[in-house]
Amino acid sequence: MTIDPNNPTPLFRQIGDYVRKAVASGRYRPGEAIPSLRTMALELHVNPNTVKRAYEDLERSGLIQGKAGVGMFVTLAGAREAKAEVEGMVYDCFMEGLRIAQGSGIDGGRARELFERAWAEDARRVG
Amino acid sequence: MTIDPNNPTPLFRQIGDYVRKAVASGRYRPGEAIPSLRTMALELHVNPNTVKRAYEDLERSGLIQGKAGVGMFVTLAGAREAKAEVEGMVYDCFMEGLRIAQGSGIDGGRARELFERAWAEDARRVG
Amino acid sequence: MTIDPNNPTPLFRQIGDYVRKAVASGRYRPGEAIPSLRTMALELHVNPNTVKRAYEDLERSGLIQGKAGVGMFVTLAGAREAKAEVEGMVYDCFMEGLRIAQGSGIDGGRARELFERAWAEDARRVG
Amino acid sequence: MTIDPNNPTPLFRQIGDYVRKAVASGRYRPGEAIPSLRTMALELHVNPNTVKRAYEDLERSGLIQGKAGVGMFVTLAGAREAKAEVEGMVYDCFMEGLRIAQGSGIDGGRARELFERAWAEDARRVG
DNA sequence: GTGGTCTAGACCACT
DNA sequence: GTGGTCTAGACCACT
Repeated sequence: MTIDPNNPTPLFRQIGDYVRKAVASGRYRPGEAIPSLRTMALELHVNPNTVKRAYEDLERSGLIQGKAGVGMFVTLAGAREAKAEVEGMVYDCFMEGLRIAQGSGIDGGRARELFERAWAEDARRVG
Repeated sequence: MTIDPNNPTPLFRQIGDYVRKAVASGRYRPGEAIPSLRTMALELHVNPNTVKRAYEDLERSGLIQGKAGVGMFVTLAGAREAKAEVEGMVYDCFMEGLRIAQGSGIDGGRARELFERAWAEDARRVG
Repeated sequence: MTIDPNNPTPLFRQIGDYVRKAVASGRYRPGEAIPSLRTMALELHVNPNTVKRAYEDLERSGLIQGKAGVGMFVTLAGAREAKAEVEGMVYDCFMEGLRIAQGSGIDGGRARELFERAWAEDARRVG
Repeated sequence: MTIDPNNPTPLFRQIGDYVRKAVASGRYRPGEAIPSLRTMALELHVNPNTVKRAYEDLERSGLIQGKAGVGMFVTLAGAREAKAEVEGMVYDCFMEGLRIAQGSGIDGGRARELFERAWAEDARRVG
């Protein structure tokens, strides 16, 4: 489950990022429809209005485009950008970690060690 | 500024982490008092009630201890733990980045590249 | 294209106005048949059911009259009224603009200027 | 009452335009707070969520800026733009009227007559 | 009290 | 069934 109601970042943003990642990874393809409001809401155990809000944001950002009575479709331009945006999310996480280390007197070598440990754990998790 | 009112994680938690990092980095030392509610509130442009809530949480977690009418003091045990907790925060950031990469079809080599780029930028930023 | 699916006024109403304007302009003449459901649907890139609903409204308002199995015909009385109705639409647009100006502290002279500018642009557009 | 639930343009957009006009006219001044979600909702006989949505749009467009727990404040840049935007709304109304006239075989002189009639009626209405 | 998020559920136009 | 709008009402963090 990628969506966590206890995470302080709002559900609608988590859902948005969830879709963005799915597009970046090629699971949702340009020209195709993503799951309907209601379907996605059921899938994620969330209220349709919350999904709606996420989809609105995605439409505003150009990733998808809605056709009333039909569905929400991944745009070509959006799909092209999605990969870069997700890489930005990854980069931002790393930067955030380094900034915290930096501001807490954790030296560079130690930060690198922590990255390698996370790397190993991630590899182990996936196999 | 480490405190951001637009950040979805509550201010009182941000303030807590802010103090934790300051302790981990040695800026606030065991046995010494941390800034008073009012001082901290002014420093962070925040309402004293919000700082109060943060300090209560920190006391509950054992990082600091209040002496009525005197101030809040960093405990020895708390200071020892702080470093580990902050390293956990750093580790979690890295892990989060790797997980996003993993779930979006960004391969390991590319993730490593992004880490190195963040590393370089961080070094540049500090000098 | 006079029909816009993103326009908040319902498609069936837009289609109704579209026909009304066509009658007012003499493109559809009294006694003659307007395009069939399917033809109109194809022309406007719209579902035939939506055109059906528009035609039903127009019939109720007396602009056209259906002959089962034959088609929808422009009535004489309807054609006479159409011109006045469309002039009402034009008048309402102007009134709406003046009301907005009025309520926003845009003085009359300035409103007139804006009208002249629109006039010039409209002339340029048509040639 | 500027807000009309029967108007096909969504309430939240009507509310947004309502605020925009109020800023353009100087009723809401830069640096000052506009009515709170709840106050505005009561004033307009509308659900607070609807006002919220309107305010979100206005914030996104830069006209106002929200401070959680405090209020929504008119920005300086937004106030400067507001006048131009409202003039755009007026211009668009006039243009729309001319376009309808144009497409319905109403000649220019007649359109001008309709404008003058609306002008007279508007003057009479205000006094 | 103020903004921010979320749920539950209704009704509409369109396919 | 699909998206789009709206109401009613709850809970949260912050002032």
